[in-house]
Amino acid sequence: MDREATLHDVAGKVGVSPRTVSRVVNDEGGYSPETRKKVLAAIEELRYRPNMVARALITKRSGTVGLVGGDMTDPFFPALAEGIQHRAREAGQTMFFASTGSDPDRQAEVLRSFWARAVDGVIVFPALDSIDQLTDYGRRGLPIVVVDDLVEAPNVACVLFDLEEGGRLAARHLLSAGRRRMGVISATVSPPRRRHRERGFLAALTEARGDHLPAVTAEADPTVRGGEAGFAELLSLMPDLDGIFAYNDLVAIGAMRAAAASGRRVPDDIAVVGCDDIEMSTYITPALTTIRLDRGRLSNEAVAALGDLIDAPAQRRQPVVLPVELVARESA
Amino acid sequence: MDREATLHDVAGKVGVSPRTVSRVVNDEGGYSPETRKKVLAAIEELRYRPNMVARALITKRSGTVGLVGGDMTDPFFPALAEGIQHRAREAGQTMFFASTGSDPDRQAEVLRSFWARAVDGVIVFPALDSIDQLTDYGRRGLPIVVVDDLVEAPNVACVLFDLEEGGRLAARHLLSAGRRRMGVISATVSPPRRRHRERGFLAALTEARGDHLPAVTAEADPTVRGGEAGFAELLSLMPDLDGIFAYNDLVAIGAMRAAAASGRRVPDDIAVVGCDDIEMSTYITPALTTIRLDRGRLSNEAVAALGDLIDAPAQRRQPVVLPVELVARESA
DNA sequence: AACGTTGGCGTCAACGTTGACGTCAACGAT
DNA sequence: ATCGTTGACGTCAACGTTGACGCCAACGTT
Repeated sequence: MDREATLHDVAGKVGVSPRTVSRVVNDEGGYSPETRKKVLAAIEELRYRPNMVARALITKRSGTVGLVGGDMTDPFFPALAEGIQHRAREAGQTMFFASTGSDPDRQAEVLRSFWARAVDGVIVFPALDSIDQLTDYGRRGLPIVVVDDLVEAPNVACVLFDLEEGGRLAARHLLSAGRRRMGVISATVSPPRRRHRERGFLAALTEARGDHLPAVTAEADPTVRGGEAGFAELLSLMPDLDGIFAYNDLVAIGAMRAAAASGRRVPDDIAVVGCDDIEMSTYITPALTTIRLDRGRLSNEAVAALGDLIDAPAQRRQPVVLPVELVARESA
Repeated sequence: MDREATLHDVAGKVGVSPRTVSRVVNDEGGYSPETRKKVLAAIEELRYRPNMVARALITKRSGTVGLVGGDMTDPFFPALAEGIQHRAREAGQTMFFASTGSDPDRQAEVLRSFWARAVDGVIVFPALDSIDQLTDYGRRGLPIVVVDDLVEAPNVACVLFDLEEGGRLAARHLLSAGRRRMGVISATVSPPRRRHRERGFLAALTEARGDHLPAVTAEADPTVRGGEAGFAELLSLMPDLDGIFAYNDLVAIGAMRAAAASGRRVPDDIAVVGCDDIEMSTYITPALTTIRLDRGRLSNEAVAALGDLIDAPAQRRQPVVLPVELVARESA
C-alpha cells in the first residue's frame, strides 16, 4: 500500500526531468530513442500510471463522458448504455452514469456533478422541460448530445429516430390488416412537442381515409402496468376498439395483458403494435409486432457526434435522424 | 463561456482569503457569521461551484464510485445498477460505470482506468478468474465490494445471495411436484467454485432420495439462446427429462421455448424453475417459477458495505449473505 | 500586569501534471 | 568564422484546492 509512483519517481530513477518523462508518456517527441527506452523501462518497473486527476486539472480534459438517462430499468436503455460505454471505452474514455427519472431537478443535479468533475461531454436523454437547462450548459461550453429531441444551441448535437415515420408505418400496418377503430397510448413522460410517433400515426390515418377514421388517445406511464391502465382508458372511450399503437413495447405488453384479462384475443379481436423492439417482445405470446429502433446504431451515432463536438466545438451540426422499420410478428 | 468562478474569485469579491472561502464551503468553522453570510452571497452571485478535480487531487477523495458489471444487457443487472447509482447519489457520490463481458483483461483495464481517476471505491461483479486481480487492488488500498463471490483480502467486502439455499428450494419444489428426472443448466461464465445453486440443487436431490435420483448437467451462455442450446444438450443426455433448474431466468425462458418447439408442454411434460426473478418472467407464458433475488436489497447492502469500507478501511468484515425465496408461478 | 486561550483569519506549500519558454550542443550552410 | 536551425532536454509556473501552521487581537485568569 505504498504511494503510487509519479512522474517524479520515474524521472529520478532514469536521471532525467519529469518533463521528459511526461513527453515520453504522451508521445510528444523531443527525446532520444535511448532515453525513451530507459523511461519506458522505469515506468514498467515502477508500475507508473499517469494520474488522470492531475492531468485533468491542467488540461481541462478528464477523459470521461457522462451518460444521463431517464431510467435504466426501461429495457430499451441497457443495450444502449452498453453500446455507448463500449464505444467510449474504445475511444479511451470512461463513462459516468446517472439516471434522472425524467425529473428536471435531478437532471440539473446530475449535470452539476458531471460538470464539476470536468467531464469532456455528456449524452443526455432529456428530462421533461429541461431544454433551457441543456442550452445553458451548452453555452457554458459543455459538449452535449441530446437523444430523441431537437435542441438548437452551441455545443449541442442531436440524434433521434424517425419516430414520425414509425407512427406512419404502424398506422399503415394496422390499416392493411383491416383495423378501423384505433387507439393510441402515449407516455406521460413525453411532452407534446416530442410526440412524433403519435403525430405520424394520426397523420397516416387521416391521409389514408380522410378524417372519418375514429381514433382515441390515452396517457400512461411507459411501463407494463401503465399499458394495462392505458388499455382500460382506451376501452372506456371506444368499447369496440380493434387496433392499438403503444408508446413502447412495455406499454404494448401491458395492453395485451389487459386485453387477455378482459377476454379479448390478440390479434384476432385487437391488434397491438409496440415501439422499440426490446428483446422481451420476441419471447412473449403472442410475439409483439413493433417498430424497431436500432439501438446499436444510436449508440454509435451518439458517441461519434459527441466526439466531433469535443474535437471541434465550433461547427454547427445537423441533427442525425435514424431510420426505423416495422417488424411484423404475431400481435398485429 | 467565461471562465468558471474559483475560490480566488469569490475571495476577491468578499475581501477575504481563498482559504476562508474554502472553510465556508466545507463548513469547517473558523469564521464569523457575517463573513459566512457575505461569502455565501458571493458564491451565489458568481455561481461558484467547487472544482472536484482540484479537490480530488489534494484530498485523494474524488466523490466517485465505480461499478464494474459483466453485461448490462442481462436484465438482472439494470435494476441493480439503478439501485446502486441511486444510493450512491444519496451519499453524494457520482457513479462510474463499465462492463467487462466477464473478461478478466477488460476488467483489469477498467480497474486501471478507475484507479487512475481516483475512485473512492468500486463495486464489482467479478469476471472469470479475476480474484488475484481484486485482492491486488485491495492490497493497494482500493475499497472493493465483491458481489456474488467470496474474496478474503484487505479492503475487500463481499455481498452475496444464498444461492445454495436457492438450489435447495428449487429441488424441493420440483420433487414435491413429482418430478424425478432432473436436469441443470449451468453458465459458462460461472466457474465451478461459484456454482452454489447447482451444489444446493444436487445436494437436496441426494438428501431427499439418496443418490438414486438421476440428474444431468449442461453448460450454456446465460442467455435465452443459451437456454435453448442447454435444453437440447440435456435432452440428448436424458430424453425423458421432466424437470429443469436453470442458471437464470433467461436460460429458463430459452429452455421453455426449446421445449415448446420440441412439442413438449410446460409444465405438464417438463417443469422449469429459473433464478433471478426478472420482470419478464411474470409476462411470459407460462409465467416462470423462479428463485427470487432481491436486487434492491443487494444494492443497499453493497453500497452500505462500500461506505463502511471507505470510512474505516481497517476493519475486517463478514460477508453479507442475503436470503432468497421461491416464487411459484406456472412453469413448475 | 503578565499570561494562556480562543476565534478569526492569512500564508505558504503541496497534490501530479503540462504549457511556455529557455538553454546548450551539434550541425550544415554561407 | 559566423549564423541560423534543430534536437534534446531542463526550469518554472500554473491548474484550484486544502493541510499545516502562523499571527494577532480580544478576552478571561491569576
